[in-house]
Amino acid sequence: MKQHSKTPATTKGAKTRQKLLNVAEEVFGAKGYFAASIIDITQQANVAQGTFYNYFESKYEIYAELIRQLSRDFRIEIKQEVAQAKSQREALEIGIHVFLKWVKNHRNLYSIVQQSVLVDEQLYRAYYERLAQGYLKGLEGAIERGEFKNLNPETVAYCLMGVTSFIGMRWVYWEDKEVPDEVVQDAITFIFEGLVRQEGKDQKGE
Amino acid sequence: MKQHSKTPATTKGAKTRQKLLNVAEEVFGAKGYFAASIIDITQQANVAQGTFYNYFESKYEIYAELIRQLSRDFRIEIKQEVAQAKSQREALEIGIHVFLKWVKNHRNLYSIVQQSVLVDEQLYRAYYERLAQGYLKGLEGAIERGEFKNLNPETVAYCLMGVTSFIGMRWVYWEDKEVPDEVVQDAITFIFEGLVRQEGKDQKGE
Amino acid sequence: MKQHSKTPATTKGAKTRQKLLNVAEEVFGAKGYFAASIIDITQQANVAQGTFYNYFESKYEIYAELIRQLSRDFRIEIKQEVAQAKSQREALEIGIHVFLKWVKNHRNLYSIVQQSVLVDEQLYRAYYERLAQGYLKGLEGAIERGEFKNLNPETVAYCLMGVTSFIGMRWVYWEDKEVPDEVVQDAITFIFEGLVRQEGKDQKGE
Amino acid sequence: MKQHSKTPATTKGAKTRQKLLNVAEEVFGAKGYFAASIIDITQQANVAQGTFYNYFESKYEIYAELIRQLSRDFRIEIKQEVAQAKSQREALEIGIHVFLKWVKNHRNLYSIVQQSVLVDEQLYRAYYERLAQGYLKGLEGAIERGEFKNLNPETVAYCLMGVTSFIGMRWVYWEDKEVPDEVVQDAITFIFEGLVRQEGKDQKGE
DNA sequence: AATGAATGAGAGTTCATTCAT
DNA sequence: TATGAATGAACTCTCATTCAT
Repeated sequence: MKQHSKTPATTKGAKTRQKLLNVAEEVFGAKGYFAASIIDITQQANVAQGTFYNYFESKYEIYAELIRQLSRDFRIEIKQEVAQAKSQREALEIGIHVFLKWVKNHRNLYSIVQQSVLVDEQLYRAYYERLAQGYLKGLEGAIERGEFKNLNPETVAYCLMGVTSFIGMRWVYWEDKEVPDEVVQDAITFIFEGLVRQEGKDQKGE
Repeated sequence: MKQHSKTPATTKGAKTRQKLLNVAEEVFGAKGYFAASIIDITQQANVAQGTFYNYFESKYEIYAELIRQLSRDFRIEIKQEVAQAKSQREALEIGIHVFLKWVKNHRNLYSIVQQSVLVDEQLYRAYYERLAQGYLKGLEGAIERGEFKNLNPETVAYCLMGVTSFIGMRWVYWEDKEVPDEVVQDAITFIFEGLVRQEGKDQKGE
Repeated sequence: MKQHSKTPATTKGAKTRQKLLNVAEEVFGAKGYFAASIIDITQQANVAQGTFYNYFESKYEIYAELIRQLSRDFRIEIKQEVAQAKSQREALEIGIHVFLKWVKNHRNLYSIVQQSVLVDEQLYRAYYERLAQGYLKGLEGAIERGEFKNLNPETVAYCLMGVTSFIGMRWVYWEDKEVPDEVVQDAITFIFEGLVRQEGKDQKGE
Repeated sequence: MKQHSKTPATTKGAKTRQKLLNVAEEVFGAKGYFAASIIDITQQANVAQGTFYNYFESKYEIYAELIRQLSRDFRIEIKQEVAQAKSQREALEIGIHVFLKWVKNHRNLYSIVQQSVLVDEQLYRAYYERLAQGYLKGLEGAIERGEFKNLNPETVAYCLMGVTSFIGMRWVYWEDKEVPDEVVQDAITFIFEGLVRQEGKDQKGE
């Protein structure tokens, strides 16, 4: 894989590089990609401006690196947690919880991903396409098994991402809270059972 | 309401102002708020740079004005189309179709809304809160009537916006196509019936 | 012809642009292209840095413009002066005098041309090729008429440019004097009669 | 003579120093003094940036050292070759051939000398003054003997350097070829016999 | 002798905005 | 109303050089 940013040769260098990445996460999260300047980053990291360019080729590069890291870390975590699920439904439920918890703990990174729409559309698209990819296999299996309805898996994947994304935005990102349990519960019901009241089924709150 | 942009006194002035708005829609849509410059706008509108400031106080103001226009127009259109629906389910279905058609015809404006995350979070938030507001009444009614499940209406509103938003992004915005009929159908099924296969119900494709 | 630099729309603008060009001539002449900065130019011209970019796209552009002006002006002057010559020999002699006088009056521009070797080889080459071109016709005629020896005209053109260039460099550029009359005379003898003493001819100084 | 660059103490050091010089020759030749960076040199020489400053005090120093080497080597070679000449005319002819061959084999160094106009005028001037010096003695002798016309020797020296320099530039440097034999022949005729056709002499090509 | 991380001044350039006409 | 010249702060990025190891 092409190495996009310059690799440090010593541990001291690696430390500096990581410090820059950490600071960049904060700065991009707080100010946004365009309002954030290299000066913001280097000052907060207590290094000279030139030092930045020892480790990253440009403002864009450190940003892309951040997204790459984030995307990777998140997908690894999801995979681990979901592994133990007994049904696809359970898998998705776990996924939703992990996602919302993760957003809560990485507000900055979440915002950074959203920003990429403006920074580099490709980056943004790749992020979601990869995520969608992660859903497909499981969905197909569940459909074949008769666990889920026979809907186009890709459509479903985008529906799922849309729901979780907006819920996360509304409660975690805007309010900086955990998503209330009832909200999660209702979203899950929405996803699996749909909006319409079904005859002959006990309905919550009745 | 505070008047954010300067009102023209003559019809000639009004014309110039509108030309600037039209051009700005294109330019912001194509380049994004930050990459777009006032020069881009004035040049494409065939006016001098100074002229811009006769009608707008700043780059931000013309952008905000654009969003305001867009938000208003869209909500008016939705309201009209939805008025004739006989059930809440029908109302939502119509809403989805209108939204997707609308996105298709206003790619630039859709992109402009998305950009507001970075330009001014308040703008972005206000846009969706208002939209959510529009859903609440109808949802509450449908729940009371027993048409819909008893779920928190706000949660449902964000679920709905999430689904339509992501479907629109995936097919209209990324591919610049109309959303295929099957996709719309599956999304609608997802929304109303949920993912899980229900015993004793005929399933599509079986 | 492609317009390389932005043309001013008002006389005020034209004045500013010309002031920048004049200052640039001095600055490039004194410091050299690379050591000279846009700040040097704008400060000395008493305008803001941004103003520079209203009239020139880059440091390179103003430099190239300078060379273009110079090349054009010089060739026009030469042509006028040479027109009245009765023989090709006389034409060349006039050309030499005009060139040396011209260098004396435009030390900066002379230096600026020389610099182009490093700034942009093409510019440099084009300058001399054009100059050589100017010699060819006259030389060919003189050869046909039997006035000059039958030597390759292009070779002769480069010999002539070499001689005048180095004489100009040695006396005008390095010493900032006019070239002494004896030097010009000897150079002319060198060019037309050559170095070798010819039998049966009266030699100067004998 | 002041020692401008730091002398290595070990043979390993001497090797490193020479490697840097060799690389610098290439880099300065290819990119020019200003566009070339120390990083370019050290990277291509496979040493760390700091190593450079163990052997040279600055970018300027390595450049000056290069010119010194070049100037020395060239004058030595000329002297050797010219030694066997039987007349001053023959000496000059040999000199011309040696110069042109030398330029062909050291394109980079030739370019490096030319660059010095911008890097350090003194360096440039010294180079040509020294070269001129080398001509004077021989020219004076030939004039006294009556072999050459009684022209100011310094003027002649600059005429000769001008001719060879421009011929070298035109054919070797620009075209990267050897100078064609006819061109050399014509240049030699120009130098010794001059441009004007002489009565009672056989003319080439008639 | 060699490394490579760190520096920081300074470069060219952009652009939202102001203002005289 | 319209112009476009002028501004100057801010930005990203480069690079010769220093220095601790």
